[in-house]
Amino acid sequence: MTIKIKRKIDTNIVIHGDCEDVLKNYPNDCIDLIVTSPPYADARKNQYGGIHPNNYAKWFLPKSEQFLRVLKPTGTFILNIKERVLEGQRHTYVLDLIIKLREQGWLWTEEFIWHKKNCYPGKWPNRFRDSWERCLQFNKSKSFAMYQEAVMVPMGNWAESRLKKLSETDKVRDESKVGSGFGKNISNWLNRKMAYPTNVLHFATECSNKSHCAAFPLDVPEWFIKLFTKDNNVVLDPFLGSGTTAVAAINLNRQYVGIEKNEDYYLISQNRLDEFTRQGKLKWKT
Amino acid sequence: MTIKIKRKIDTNIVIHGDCEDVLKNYPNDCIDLIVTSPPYADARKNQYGGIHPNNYAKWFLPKSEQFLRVLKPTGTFILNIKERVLEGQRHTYVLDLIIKLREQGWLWTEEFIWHKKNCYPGKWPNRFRDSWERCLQFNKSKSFAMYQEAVMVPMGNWAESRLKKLSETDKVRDESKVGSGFGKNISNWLNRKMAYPTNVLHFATECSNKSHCAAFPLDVPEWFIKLFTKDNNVVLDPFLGSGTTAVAAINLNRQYVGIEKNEDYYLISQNRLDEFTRQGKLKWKT
DNA sequence: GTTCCGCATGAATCGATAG
DNA sequence: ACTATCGATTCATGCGGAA
Repeated sequence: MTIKIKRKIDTNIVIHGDCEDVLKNYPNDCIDLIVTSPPYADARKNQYGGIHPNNYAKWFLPKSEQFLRVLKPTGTFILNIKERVLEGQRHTYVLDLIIKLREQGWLWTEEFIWHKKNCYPGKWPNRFRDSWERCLQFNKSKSFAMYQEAVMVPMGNWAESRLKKLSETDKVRDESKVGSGFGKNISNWLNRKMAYPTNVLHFATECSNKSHCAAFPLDVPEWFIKLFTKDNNVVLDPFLGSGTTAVAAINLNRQYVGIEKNEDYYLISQNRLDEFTRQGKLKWKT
Repeated sequence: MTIKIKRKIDTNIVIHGDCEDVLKNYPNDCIDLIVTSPPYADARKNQYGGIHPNNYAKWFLPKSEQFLRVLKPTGTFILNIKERVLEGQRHTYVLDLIIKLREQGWLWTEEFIWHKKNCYPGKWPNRFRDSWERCLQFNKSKSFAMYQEAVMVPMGNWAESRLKKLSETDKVRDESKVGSGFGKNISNWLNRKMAYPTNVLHFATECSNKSHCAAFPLDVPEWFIKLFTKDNNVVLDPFLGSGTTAVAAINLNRQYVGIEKNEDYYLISQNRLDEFTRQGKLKWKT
């Protein structure tokens, strides 16, 4: 079967199929951002056939090859993943995957930490609760789009008092050029109430809705969509799951393309997005 | 030169030398915990000869082979490290090192995240500030010693003091987040007495003292020493630096062995520990 | 004794310029 | 082309002195 490659892709749709196959019919350089939380190794065994950790990179790489092709040169690929414990150890399949993705042509730009403020309870004799996940940032080129202002956070109010009176420190440091001099441009700080965030994200996991307890909460895709796209850009989630990325995209006035292989999840996300549309783009909580 | 291998090792000393050479004269299975923050690749070029990222594992593995030998079967090895940016990318030498340490015989039990609450400032067009480091846990066997109760946080006290000392930044940021904030969790804590921590550690870097500005603050080694050792156990830091691990060990009534190759750092830690002893084991800040 | 406020400084990174 | 140096950017924390 030969499917003609379209120049203009359809957006705001959920596609039922394997992302590798589906994306082969997509043109190059048509996606602004890929945000996804793929099935973790050995997890969701029923739905995805249970990829064994040892085979994870082998399973993933043909798909990421398509991601690399359909992503725009200025685009970004965010991979939310965390290795599990196998026989008392953290498995190295994620590390292996990072190394192989670089060999595939991706730039490994950054590793964000998603700190899960309310992680699952539990107790083990030789291990504490796991309250973080990796959000790996990959790019096609060094000059990718990034809109830092969109994710600024409220700043501590120390700046106000500092600005009341230009401190001697700033002047001295400026003059003496000790180390990495501070206080060069005090004027930049005037009227500033917001600060840039760091590469550690503090989001709580939300599980209020039973039917689709999200793999990641709305906050996570929203944060990355705000940071790496503008209005009307196209966001792809090749492992859509229950549709969280699509909801985040709609909330932020971006276009989405969702792909989901598993029929149950496909139907869930379909329903969720239908319901969402019926409600007229009301803000949706997870 | 042949040095006779002693059965009983000297403790509470700082040794000037390369840890690989020094440890070759140590017997097997004599150390309860190794906590260290080695020189990062390409950092401290003057002191350590500037290990290039590409050669990092090669440089490290002969040393870790000795660590593996001198560590007790129930012991733990904590490696604090973080890769830097090279040509716009995170380098993979740490990932490579983890994989190779496993091949060397170590079990990679856990990866703790040290969230640095006050990270270095700065602004770049394509990157946020780096506010976390890896604390990698390696073991010789699955049945290692772990004293979880030692790092439990009293719920009531913790909540109170946390609330009292809650920084303005935390308040402002948490208030701005509906549902995922601090207030939600407080109610849960009030009903409990003690809580186990997670694998995300929140410590600030302290550098108020100029003369011996520690690579990591006292909090980090203290936390791991409490978690993985008992009174009088032996803690080794093969890259002692300014001596922070030794100070932490003394504070907690553990024995220490510190090794430092660089003469300047060796002298600094010597002075620091001498001064500490003269003061009669008073609690020492950084 | 508290509380408040000013101050120093930190495992940084990027891009331009110079050798 | 490739490396080395330099300037610019910028936020949270704990300490110490002052109120």
